Formats: sequence, C-alpha cells, structure tokens
Amino acid sequence: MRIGELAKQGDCDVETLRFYEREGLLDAPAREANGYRSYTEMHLVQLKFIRHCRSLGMGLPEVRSLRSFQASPELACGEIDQLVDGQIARIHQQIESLRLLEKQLHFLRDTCHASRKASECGILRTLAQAAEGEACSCHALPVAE
Amino acid sequence: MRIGELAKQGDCDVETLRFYEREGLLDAPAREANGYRSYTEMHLVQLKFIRHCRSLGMGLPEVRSLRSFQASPELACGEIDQLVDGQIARIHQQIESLRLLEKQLHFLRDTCHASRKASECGILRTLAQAAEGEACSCHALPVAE
DNA sequence: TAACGGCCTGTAGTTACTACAGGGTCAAGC
DNA sequence: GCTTGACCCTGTAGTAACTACAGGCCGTTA
Repeated sequence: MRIGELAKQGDCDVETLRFYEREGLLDAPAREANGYRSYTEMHLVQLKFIRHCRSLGMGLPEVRSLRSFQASPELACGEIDQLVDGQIARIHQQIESLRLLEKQLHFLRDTCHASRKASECGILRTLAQAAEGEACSCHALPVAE
Repeated sequence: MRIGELAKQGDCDVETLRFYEREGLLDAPAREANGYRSYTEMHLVQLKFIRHCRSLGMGLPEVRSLRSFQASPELACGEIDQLVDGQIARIHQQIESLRLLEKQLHFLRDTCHASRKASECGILRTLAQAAEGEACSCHALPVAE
C-alpha cells in the first residue's frame, strides 16, 4: 500500500509517517519503480503500536525503547516496568502542579470581582503588586488539598 | 544595572532576558557607551510581572496582552477576566486528560504483574495486541471518576 | 601581556509534528 | 496530444519558550 493509504488506515498524517521513518520509528519500506513508498501490513501494525503508545502520553524515545524491547521481551520486562512507572510518576507530577496552578488562577480570578467597585481590575493590581515585590496572595496558597 | 545583575535579581537566565526583549515583552533598555544594556528598576518590575504571569501558566501572548492592558486598566477589566477564565478552562481540561492518562497507564502497568508467570511482559503484549487491531483494554477504561 | 568574566550578535537546538516550495507520476477527460 | 487533478517525492522552515553555543569585544586583574 502507498503512503496515503497507510496514513488513512493508521489515522495520521502523511507527513507524520515520513517523519517517523526519518526518526527511525517506522521501518523504511520498499520502493516502487517510481520511488513511491510501498508499505506492508507489518508497517500498519508498527504504526498502530506507535500511535497507541503516543496516545498513552509516551514520548518518541520511550516508544523507540519499547520497540527495541520487542525484539527480546523476556529480557526486558524489568526495564519496561520501569519505563511505564516513570511515565506514571511524570504524569502524576504534572497533574499536581496543574491543580495548584488552577487554584492560583481561581484565586486571581476572584480578586477581580472583589475589587470591582474600585473600578480598577483586581487581577491586574494583584499581578502588578507581585511584580512590585509584595508577597503575592495567589502563590501563598496552601499546596495541600 | 547590567544584564547579569537583572538576571540575578529577576531569577532568570541572561539569554531569557535578551529573548524577552526580542519578543517585545521587556522594554529595550538604554545602552552604555560600550553597547552594554543598562536597565532600571522599572525593567525589574516588568520582568517580575512577566515571570509571575509565566509561573501562573500563561503563555507569552497572554502576558503581552496583560502588559498592554496595563496601559488602560479601567477599559480592559472584562477582557482580563476573559483571559484568566480561558486559562482556567484550558488548565482544567489538561488536568482531566492527564488524569485519564494516568489511569490508563496504571492499568497497563498492572497487566505486567498479572501475566508475570507467563515469563512474557504483559505490558508489551497489551500494547502489541492493540496494534494488531484488538480492542485495547487500557483505552476502554471508563472516563468518569 | 595574558587570562578571565562579563557582555555582544546571531544562529541552531529542543518536541513532535505541521506546512509549505518546487517538482515528478499517473489516470481520466477534452 | 494536452491539461487537469490527485497523489507522491525531497528538503526546508515553522510552532513555544526558551537554551546553548560560536565567535568576538570590553574591562579588570596578575
């Protein structure tokens, strides 16, 4: 099958496929006489594997690792475990800092309404005060739930 | 003060300051006779404002907006409100998808231990099965809490 | 005079793609 | 025979927000 067909079946962009090939994630396919790439079912399986890993938030280096582990699965189980654990830890960390961020923004947002009567936006004032060196109230929020 | 001093007081990198200047976030300072940048206290306040906004997860375009709103605060309150609301919505969305991701990865991780006796890593097998076209169990998780 | 730290400009690298520019290939329609 | 259109090719530049040089100037100290 040609690249357009693989892109359709793998639900991704043609340019992305060429990118994966350049990055060594997708095996380089045979070429037709005219130079067009000629893919097999194996490439579709590879592609789906890559896209599935990506949809789980793994980066390309992680996907590369997993693909190389596939060559010798019985050896790699510990490393695979570790890789997934690392992902989980990273994402958990991201969630925590985003939750804090959300709380800080809510606080900032509330300062607007709190000082509306002053006909001056409390958000800007809070941000500007922080810049002036005063302790900002949004970042002084307790981290714990 | 020179760029190194501003960087120290603003707790960021010298290169970042030059970058902010290029991007029009930080006003271009006067120059000494030898071409060195010469900053004032105003620049430090500007920089702290920028860094504070950045630490709240705002992008440079948002910071640019806020800085321009500072020129006419009484006019801009509604827009500032909207900007912060947009940030909150975006971050909330991010948190939700990361929480789902975390759950999927936990599930994947558990498949490893579930099939350890088979001396074949369940993670790899689950990922590979998904690539083969089988319904993957990790993505079939219920989205709701 | 040489070494050192700081400063300058300008460019390239990071992630995972995306979006062209400029050109070749092939089948269908006039 | 010619054109149109969809598809393919390579190679390069863009995205966000910096970071990291290369190559060179300025000013002080040993």
